[in-house]
Amino acid sequence: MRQGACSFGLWKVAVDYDDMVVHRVRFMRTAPDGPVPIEFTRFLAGKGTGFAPLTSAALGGDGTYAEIYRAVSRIPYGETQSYGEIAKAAETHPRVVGNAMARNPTPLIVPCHRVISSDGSLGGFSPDLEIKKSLLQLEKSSLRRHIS
DNA sequence: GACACATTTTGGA
DNA sequence: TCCAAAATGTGTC
Repeated sequence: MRQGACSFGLWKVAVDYDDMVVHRVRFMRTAPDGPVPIEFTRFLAGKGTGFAPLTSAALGGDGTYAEIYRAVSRIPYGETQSYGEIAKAAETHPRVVGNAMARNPTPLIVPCHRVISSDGSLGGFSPDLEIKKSLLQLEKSSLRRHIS
């Protein structure tokens, strides 16, 4: 198991990973520097649209949470889906989706920032909604630049 | 074992 | 049209 951290705006992204499997991703104010997979630095720089071939430990296994995480990871880069949409895809209920996102062990890999409320508002995010806003903005501007 | 959650939907006033 | 309550699965205390 290797650990590393890189910067994203005012925040540090701490990554616990093992070869191609990411076990945990956390947002922290401060973190010891260390190597992270190139996919992370590329994505956070707006130069990558995904984390392949990296995978998340949360995507494996079975059970409702794994279903939800897989459904969320299917959301295309730069797009968003509501909690209700995810709930339908995972054959569960929106309340459970919210809980799964709150307990998400690997944000970014499982793009929980692309999950928003049904009325178009952002919903919530831990530890700071600002991160969610920044990520969506990053993807949107990066996507637009890619098209043009 | 009870309770807290990053929601959504429906029914009644 | 707006407000209140129910549905529901998992992790923590």
